[in-house]
Amino acid sequence: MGQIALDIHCEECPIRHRAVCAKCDSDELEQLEAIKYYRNYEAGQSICWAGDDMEFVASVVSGVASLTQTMEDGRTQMVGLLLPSDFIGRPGRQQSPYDVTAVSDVTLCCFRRKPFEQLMHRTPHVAERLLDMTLDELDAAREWMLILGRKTAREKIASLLTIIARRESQIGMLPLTGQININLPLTRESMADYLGLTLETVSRQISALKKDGVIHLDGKRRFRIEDFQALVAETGDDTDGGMIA
Amino acid sequence: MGQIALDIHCEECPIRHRAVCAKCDSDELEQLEAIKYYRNYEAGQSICWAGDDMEFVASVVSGVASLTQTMEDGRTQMVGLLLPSDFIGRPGRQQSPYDVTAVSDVTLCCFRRKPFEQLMHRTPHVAERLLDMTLDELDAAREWMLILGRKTAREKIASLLTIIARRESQIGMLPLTGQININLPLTRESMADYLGLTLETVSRQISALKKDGVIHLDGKRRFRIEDFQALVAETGDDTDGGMIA
DNA sequence: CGCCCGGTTGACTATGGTCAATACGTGTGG
DNA sequence: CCACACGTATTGACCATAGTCAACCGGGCG
Repeated sequence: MGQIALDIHCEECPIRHRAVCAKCDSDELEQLEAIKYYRNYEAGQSICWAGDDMEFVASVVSGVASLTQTMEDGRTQMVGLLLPSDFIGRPGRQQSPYDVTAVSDVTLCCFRRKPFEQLMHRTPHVAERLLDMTLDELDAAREWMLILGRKTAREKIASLLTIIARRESQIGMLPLTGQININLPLTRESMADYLGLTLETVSRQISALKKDGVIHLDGKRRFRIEDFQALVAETGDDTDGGMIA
Repeated sequence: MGQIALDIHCEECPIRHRAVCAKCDSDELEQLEAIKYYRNYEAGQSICWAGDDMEFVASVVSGVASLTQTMEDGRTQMVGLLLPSDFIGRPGRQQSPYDVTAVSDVTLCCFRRKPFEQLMHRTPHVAERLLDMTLDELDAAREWMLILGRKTAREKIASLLTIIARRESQIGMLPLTGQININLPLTRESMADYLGLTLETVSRQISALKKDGVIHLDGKRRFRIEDFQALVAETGDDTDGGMIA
């Protein structure tokens, strides 16, 4: 369950400027550096089960993880998709209310909970950044509520793809014009769990969008978008770029 | 749009121990007191439209407000139900991405945004409390994602009622046993907007729950629950009280 | 009195779910 | 090298849940 990796120096960390540590000065960074450690998970591995004690909080350094809730009878809903720089865990609470799973191979930058909480009290920059990130996540969750509550299956698929495309372009500093490639390391079933659909419906709607020329597939988990605006038009959202996330 | 009300002293404020100011000592409270002002809205009034500049952030003192998103074609999704002590607005952002509406008559305790943000930098207790509240809201939003994505219409109605019952019992320090009365100042349409249903389906499912003796109505907006566990059983959630919110 | 708003109920429909058969790709073992 | 199995994805036929459209109810207010 996650062996220790070679240490990366914070200064050259790929998520240095987007993660909880984004606002830290070099002094604060040193304090974080002192208590951090890396952990790796293989695709499919569980990082934490709902109800488990979590002895650490962490940032996703690379890979994709998911937060999911499961009902007694097995229905599951994904409630968060954690991409690099996203934060896992909640200061002040030892148990995770969600299953956290590595969707692809994942590297985490972990901090034991207690030292991290103490450090948060001392260094307002960490708390500030965490508040900002949490507010962003809240916005994302609310955008997702609209998708789950009011969008059609086709709109849901299109929305998922645009959201991932936007996040990938942000991280990689790429433009959202011309041909876009989206790497989506989710199975059809995971997409269904995220979108509140069945995997059959996901498959059908992807086929339909493909038939209509809105998207193209390179393999099963790689999407090619020739015309991003055409995809956005399928989401049901305002076309005029006035987006939240 | 909201006349000034008589001032309440923070010390005797009904939400003193649950709102953003909960962790403040008397010194910090004085600083807040200096920049606060009250504002009233009538049921149905808009507090703020999506995209508007918000010159203030605020705590709900009394009444119920809603956050909603609307799509171009008119489909709307409620993404938050703000009860007393809940916080409106986001420090560091001047525009609200959501419509904020007074569902019942509402009193807000407002702070102009700039002074509040400065105060947040000086008084970590406010920032800490806001982080806690935001994390709670994020949990609530994620619980709602499960409801929207995976629950049946009947389960959705039951879930809404249990959530409101839990919040009302928390605020009023009442037990969740014996006969419970729920005041839900929402129209059928607002419930539908919250639950991702149509108002007809809401009406039908409420009728069905009533016919089955799970709930009783005192008028249209007042529910009486004889057996809370029976209602919880209709939500599809774990029965064993291991709840998140 | 009559209108309007919110709510209920009914008949019909459509979207997406269920169940099942089939395809595809990759790794394993004969 | 091929055969097979397993996990993942696609597609089809049928069905159920919730949406649509419409009629009607009842209370409050001008």
